[in-house]
This record gives sequence, structure tokens and C-alpha cells, in this order.
Amino acid sequence: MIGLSPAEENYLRTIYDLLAEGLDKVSTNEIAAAVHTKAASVSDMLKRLAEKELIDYRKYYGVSLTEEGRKRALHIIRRHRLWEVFLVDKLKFSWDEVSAIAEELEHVKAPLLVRRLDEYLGFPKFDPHGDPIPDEFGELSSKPRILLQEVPVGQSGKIVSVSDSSAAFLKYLDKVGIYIGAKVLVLEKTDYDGSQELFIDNQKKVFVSKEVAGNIQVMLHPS
Amino acid sequence: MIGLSPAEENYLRTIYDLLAEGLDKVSTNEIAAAVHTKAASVSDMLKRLAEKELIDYRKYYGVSLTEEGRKRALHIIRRHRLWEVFLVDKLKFSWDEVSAIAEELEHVKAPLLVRRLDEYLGFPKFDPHGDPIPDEFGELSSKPRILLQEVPVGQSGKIVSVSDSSAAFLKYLDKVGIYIGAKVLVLEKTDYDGSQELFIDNQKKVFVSKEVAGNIQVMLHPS
DNA sequence: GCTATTTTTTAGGCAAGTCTAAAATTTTTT
DNA sequence: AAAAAATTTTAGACTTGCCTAAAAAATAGC
Repeated sequence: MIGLSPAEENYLRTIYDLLAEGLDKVSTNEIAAAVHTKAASVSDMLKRLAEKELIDYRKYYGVSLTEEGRKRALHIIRRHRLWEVFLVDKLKFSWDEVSAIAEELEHVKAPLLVRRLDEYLGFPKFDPHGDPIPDEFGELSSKPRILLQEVPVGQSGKIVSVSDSSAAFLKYLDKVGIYIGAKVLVLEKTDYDGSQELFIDNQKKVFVSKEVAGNIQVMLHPS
Repeated sequence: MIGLSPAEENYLRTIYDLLAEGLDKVSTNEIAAAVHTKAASVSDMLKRLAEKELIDYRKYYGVSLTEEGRKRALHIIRRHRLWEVFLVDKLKFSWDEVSAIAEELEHVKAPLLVRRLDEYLGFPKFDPHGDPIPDEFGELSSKPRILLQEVPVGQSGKIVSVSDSSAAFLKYLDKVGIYIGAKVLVLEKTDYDGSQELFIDNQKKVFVSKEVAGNIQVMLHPS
């Protein structure tokens, strides 16, 4: 199949992202909000994407991705997240500045470019927000990630992602010493309010509320 | 003034490049060939660019850039050439592979990105082909460049650019040991055929024909 | 279960950028 | 200098991607 336009790619990635947030279908209005356009324009585009068999589209019902659509979306996301790593690691942007720029860069398709970039960055597996970078074949790192909330006492893991990327939340994490990649050990859990005591990098004890622990994703076991 | 579309940017950069090759105006057909489109499409676009006062356009006569158009073109060329440096220096592409990829990257406009990239690359003054990189204000490095052909005997300089970038020519240069950035000293000139004997990097003597010397640009004096 | 509200789709229009075919202009040839 | 050839422009059409306004369908309220 032939290449997609930047607009089509944006829709596809957006639909993937919205689906990743849980439900099995996405509404026209949700997409419209995410791509900053009107519902009518979304309807237009959905018809085109359905015709290309990249999405399953039932009028007035909702949208999901076909296998092909999912594969395409993951390739776009791969480019997006690799550029984010580049912007943060090499050009010293902060992780909350990079999404908009990566949205432009992700549409540059030269396949060799993406491979070389991957290599240059040291084959990163996660982007600066902790989200996994799909491989060349559109496969996601399958290592399980669970919410910090759910990590049992005594178990340790690595912080790989946060769901809330508001400036306030990121600032809070920074202040208490939590960051993507940090090792975290759950020391204690308080049943009645769901708060936890953590041990970060074998160094620092931190208390977090249930709300905070519900916004942090952890990969169990690894180094 | 507001931003230009990728297509408008391509036309503008192309017109600049064609003008840089000597003449003071460019024809519709030349542009059509350079942007791989039809003359009719070029006519359309020229009307639009003229309306935006980026070009001076007289029907059936030809096209040149206005001051504003030239400034815009130089900003696009700045981005293009910085990305070329990135691709060669960091991603290890060879200098003949990078133009097509840079053509896509050059349309990413985030101004902070360009500045950071420039810094990351060490504020390069020339791209991998030896062409100068305009500064943030759209100014070209004003150091004079002359054809190797015209360098007098006993004078030395630095090779900064080649006009012919065919694979055959580049291969030839490689073989005899001539490369962008090499120091060159003109040892001897043969009047009747215009050929020269050169001393490359104070190391290697090389004979080049007038044809070859006419395709190589040199910056006089510098280190 | 019918009405009101919200969501979604259709209809029609618009700008960008491209194309082909035909007309206008310039250049070349003889 | 007139005819032929080449170049360039115009005219008309098409696609993409967006819009507004109106119609259709689904959902919520009572």
C-alpha cells in the first residue's frame, strides 16, 4: 500500500492514542477535539480512512483500527517517539516541549532515516514520557507495565511512564525525586487511603497518595 | 508575514538555487523541471507568489526574487543545510544521499528547533557540499569564493564547494584525494590547456584539468 | 414512550495544488 | 518576414482537507 498524507497520519495516530486509553471504540467528537478540527471534517476523513481499510467505521457508532491501520499507526508512533528522544537527549528540550515538534518531524518518512536515527540514539525502548517505542515491524515492547498503585509491598520495579503530563504533576514528581527510569520499591501501603511509602533508587523514601500512584506506570523486576 | 506552505517553500528555495547558478532570471520550464511538475502548475504558483510579493514575475519573461522572497528562501536554505550537516555528521549518511531527506526536514519550522540544532552541530558555516549556511538573519557568509580555475599560482585556499555533484565527478575527486575542506595550493598552471598542478593538504601532488578546476570552488587564505 | 438535547452525518462551498488541453506569446528557422 | 516550433499562460477539472449550515440519528429527561 502507498504512503499516507500527513493529515491521514495524524488521524491514525490520534485514533490509536485514544484507543490506547482504554475503550474499544472512539467517537467522532473525541477525534475532532484531539486533532483540533470540526466533527464534520472528521466524518469526511473517516470515510476516506475506512475506504482504505485502515479503520473499522460504523456510522453514528464509532471507530476502531483494522490490523493494517494499527500497523501504520505504530510506525508513525515509532517515528514520533524516536524524534522525541532525539529532541530531549540531544537537543536538550524538556519532555513537555517535544510533542508538538515531534508531530511535525514524524511525517518525514525516509525509512533509512528512521533506522539511522534509532541507531544514533542507541535503540531506545521508551520515549521521554516513558511510552514504549514500537520496533521496525510495528511491535510494542511486550514487557508488562502496571500502575504503581497495584505494585505489592516488597516488590520493586522501574518507573516507565506517567499518565498525567500536566506541568503541575511533573513539577511535583521532580520535587519529590521521582523520574522516568527511577527504581522504585514499595515499602508500605496504607489500606484505608491507598497511599504508599516508596524507596526511590535505594536512596530516598517518599510518600505518595493513591491519586499520584494511579498516574504512574511501573515495569516490574528489571534491573 | 505569515508562514508559507511546504509547496511555496519548495518553489522559493528552487528559484533561489536556480538564480544562484548565474542568470538574473529563471524560466517557468526550468522551475517545472526542478520541482518535478508541469509548466502550467508553475504558472499558477508563480501568480500566487507574485501576489504575496515574494517574487518579481513578468509573464512570458521570467522570475526573480524580491528582497522578502530572498530572505524567506535563505531561511529555508538555512534549515535545509543544517539538516544536511546533521545527516552527514551525526547519522553517517554520505553527502550525495542527504538532499532528498533534507528537503522533507526543511519544512519543519519550529524556530527553537533550528537554533538548538545549529548549536548541537557546533554552528557549522558550510553544509556537506560546501555551500554556505545562512545565519539566523538570512545572511550568507560573505567570504569570497572563487573557482579553482582562477586561483593564481602560489596562492592557497580551502576547497568549499563543487558545482557538479554527479556520482562520477565525486568518485573522481575521492580517488585523487580532493575533498571539501581540503587545503589546496596551486603549484603550477599550464596556459595552453588550463590544467593545474595542486598540492593537497601539504601532502599530495595532483594534476587536474581545466574542466575539473572549473567545477571546484575555493575560499582564499584561510587556515 | 415521547420530547428535547446532543452527536454525527450530509450537503454545499472554498482554497491549495495539481493535471490536460487549448490558446497566446515568444523564439527559431528558412 | 512569414511559417514553424517552442514556451508559457489560461481554462476547466480533479483531489484533499477544511469549513458552515442543515438534516438525521442516537441519547437523555421526564
